[in-house]
Amino acid sequence: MGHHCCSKQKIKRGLWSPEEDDKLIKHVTTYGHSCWSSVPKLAGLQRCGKSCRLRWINYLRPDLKRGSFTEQEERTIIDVHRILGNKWAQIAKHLPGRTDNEVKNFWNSCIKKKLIAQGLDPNTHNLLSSNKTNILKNNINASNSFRQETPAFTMDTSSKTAASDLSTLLPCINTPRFDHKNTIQYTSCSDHYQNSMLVGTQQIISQSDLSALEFTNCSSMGSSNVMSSSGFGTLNESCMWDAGGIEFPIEQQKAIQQEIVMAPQLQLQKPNINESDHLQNLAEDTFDSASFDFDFDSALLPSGVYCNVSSMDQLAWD
DNA sequence: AAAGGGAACAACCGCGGTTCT
DNA sequence: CAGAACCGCGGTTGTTCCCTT
Repeated sequence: MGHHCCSKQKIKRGLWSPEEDDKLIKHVTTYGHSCWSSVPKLAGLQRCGKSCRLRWINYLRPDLKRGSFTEQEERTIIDVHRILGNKWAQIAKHLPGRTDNEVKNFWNSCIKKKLIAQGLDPNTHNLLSSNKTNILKNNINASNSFRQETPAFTMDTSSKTAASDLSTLLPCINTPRFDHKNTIQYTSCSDHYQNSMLVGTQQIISQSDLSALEFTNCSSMGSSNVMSSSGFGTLNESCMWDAGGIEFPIEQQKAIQQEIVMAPQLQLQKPNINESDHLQNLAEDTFDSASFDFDFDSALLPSGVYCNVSSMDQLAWD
């Protein structure tokens, strides 16, 4: 079955030959591709326009970076995926020279398995139940070489309800697990938290206490970092964007924050009327369009205080 | 050396959104 | 304004390569 756009034509399918590649390259570099549907005819190819477009975008474009993904690229994919989900084209925009198809294939063939091996749900980036993890691990024949899951965050609590809500207040850490002493353990979603031990300095007694949580980074890095409410990276003392030692360029930070605004999974319910002026304005500006402008300044303070809202009820996540 | 299986990668398919007529 | 054509995206399938037995 051919593409609907060119079902009348006799088209070739399957892998591209070097001769076909040459024809396409010559045509596109000479005449451009203002209309893909006319490219096959003009270039002398027995392919449909859609196939030509795909071949050019995913393989022949001169600005493509070939070769395996670097660790930094892998971390970027994981971090942006946690925020945006399977928006491969959006994710690929943060990786110069990489295509959405390439990112998608890399995710499905490599990263997904690594996350599962670490006990993380590749869709939600939350912890999998041990049962589900084993099922998934068995399914993919997880390699022993995958890194072991390392708890990145521990906290004592007497309130399981409040602690459960913590994972929604702080999307960057996963669904907590409880032991028999009511101690919860969080594991970070991303590799770059794996070596950090983050300890809550305040015992959670009720939901309202969550708002005043302070976190101290006790990692070997030595800096005092704050968990990012965006679920992406951390802020250091000078409020610089930090993703586990990788400083994202300012433009990239802005671009990602822009996407956070658009990310449907970060929609919020409208806060109460007595919120701070800033939050109130944000809500008024954004609630009608059902998306919340996630403002880092209002949620993260340089002093290390996580959030300035006074009640969980006022900050109900969707 | 050959067969089998898995991983990685390339390409296709269908759908939704946008633009054109 | 409606339908057709086109484009872009995400999911899925097919192909090739490489490692193990």
